[in-house]
Parts: sequence; C-alpha cells; structure tokens
Amino acid sequence: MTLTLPSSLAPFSQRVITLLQSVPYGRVATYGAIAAAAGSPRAARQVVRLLHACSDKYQLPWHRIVNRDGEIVLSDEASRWRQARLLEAEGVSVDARGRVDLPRFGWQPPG
DNA sequence: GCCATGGCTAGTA
DNA sequence: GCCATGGCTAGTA
Repeated sequence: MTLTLPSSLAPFSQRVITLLQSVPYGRVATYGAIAAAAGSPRAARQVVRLLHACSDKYQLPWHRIVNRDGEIVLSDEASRWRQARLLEAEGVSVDARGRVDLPRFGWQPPG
C-alpha cells in the first residue's frame, strides 16, 4: 500500500509520514523514536505536529503513537478514550492510567 | 506561532 | 512544573 506522497511535503515530513504508516497493527511507537528514525532525534514535537495536522489526509495510525513512557498523552479526555479503545481493539492493553507496556507492545522503527 | 515531547530539577512525603 | 527543542506554515511587509 505504497502511497506516493506529494513532493510539496518537505523531505523530513515525508520520512516521518512513511515511518508512521509502517507502524504495525497491534504495536505502538514513540514520538521520539519516529523522529530519531527520520533523522532528527530531537524533533519529537514535529512528529506531534504532523500527526495533528495530517492523520486524516494520509490515514496515519495516530492511535499507535505514545510518549516515551508508553503513555497516551492527548489533551482532551474524549480523544484519550478513543485512542485507548482503538489500541485495545488491536489487542494492545491499556492500563487504568492510560499506559501501554512498551517492552511488550513497543515497535522500533528501522534505521 | 504551532504542537499529542522530553529531560531536567525542585519540592513534597 | 519548567523550558529548550525543531521543522514547518500562516500571515505580514
């Protein structure tokens, strides 16, 4: 399901989006790991921005991205609840504090 | 100026 | 709880 990304998108953003699309079903990745694999270890916030802005357009598995502690960190409660439900529907258990067990479900991007 | 981070320290218990 | 971080975009000149 190789989707050609528009060249109007900056190279870093293209790499981030491609990496996000490769996070497997039933696994999670962290903002920082995606940023690092895209070549900019401190650009985790840029991953955040892209997820926020482009999830719909590029069908990104936004729910599979958590922070470095495995926590769901969305700002509003309804979205946090939705993310937890989407993860559990894939077999990823989320505890009462909205945390995923990274050693068990974490996925490391290549590179 | 945005943004759903991350790494640090201070301040409690 | 603070604040430096970073790639990008919107909006002004």
